[in-house]
Amino acid sequence: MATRKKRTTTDAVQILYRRYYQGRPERVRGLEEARADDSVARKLTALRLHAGLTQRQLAKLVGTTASAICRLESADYAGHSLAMLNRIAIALDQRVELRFTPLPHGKRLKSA
Amino acid sequence: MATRKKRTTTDAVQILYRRYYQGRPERVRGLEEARADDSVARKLTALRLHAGLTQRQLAKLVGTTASAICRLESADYAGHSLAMLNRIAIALDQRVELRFTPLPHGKRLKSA
DNA sequence: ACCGCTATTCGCAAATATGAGAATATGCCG
DNA sequence: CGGCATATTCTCATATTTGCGAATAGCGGT
Repeated sequence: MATRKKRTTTDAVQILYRRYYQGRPERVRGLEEARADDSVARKLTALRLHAGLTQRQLAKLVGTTASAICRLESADYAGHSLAMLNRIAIALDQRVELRFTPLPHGKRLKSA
Repeated sequence: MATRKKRTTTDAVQILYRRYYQGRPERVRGLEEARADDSVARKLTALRLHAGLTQRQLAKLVGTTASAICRLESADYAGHSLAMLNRIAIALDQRVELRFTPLPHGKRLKSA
């Protein structure tokens, strides 16, 4: 890779990628393994950026629109459906894994 | 615990538990750690039974009805929402963990 | 057989997510 | 500055899930 090949559509995406991950090892680390205990929104954003896609591009792959993707990636959004998450995962060659883990004894709801 | 104390409401639940797990070590194992790569429906059923609850009891904890729980535990149901899964998890003193794992190179959608 | 409890399934109203397009920011680069 | 691409937010119609009650079926014990 010598003379800045051809400026493809991923150009702007790389800008975004640099803007977020350039020189932030801990962020990159949390990206490589998408298994951080992060919020769903952040997981989705990380997944998309890691794939080098814009919201619009991912939307086309998933079969929806950019605004929908934006909604899902919004932090204050809790209305995700497994169906949609699966569609996104498939479009990104991933699998959705769901796991229930017991809560530490400190913050239980009731003793029983 | 000597003389079969008092026959509480959990009596019938224990029957169900026996019916499903009696003498099936692998099922019990998959129950202890709820982290098997099972379908969501089976995970929910296992979680509920492990907590020693009927669908009705769980429904009351969650704030819904038994039929709704039954729907969620039905195998041919793919309309789960993270909101509902979280409600159930909280009622059962659990946490929902979502993870995206890359698909093996064999069964990709497209090369890019 | 009956009774009690469970699970499953049906129907419908209400709440919510999605699909879609347009309008408004924000940031980057020439 | 002026394009250009992105991300975000808004509004609407449609699709889907949820809430709830009732009706049915299955199973176990008396």
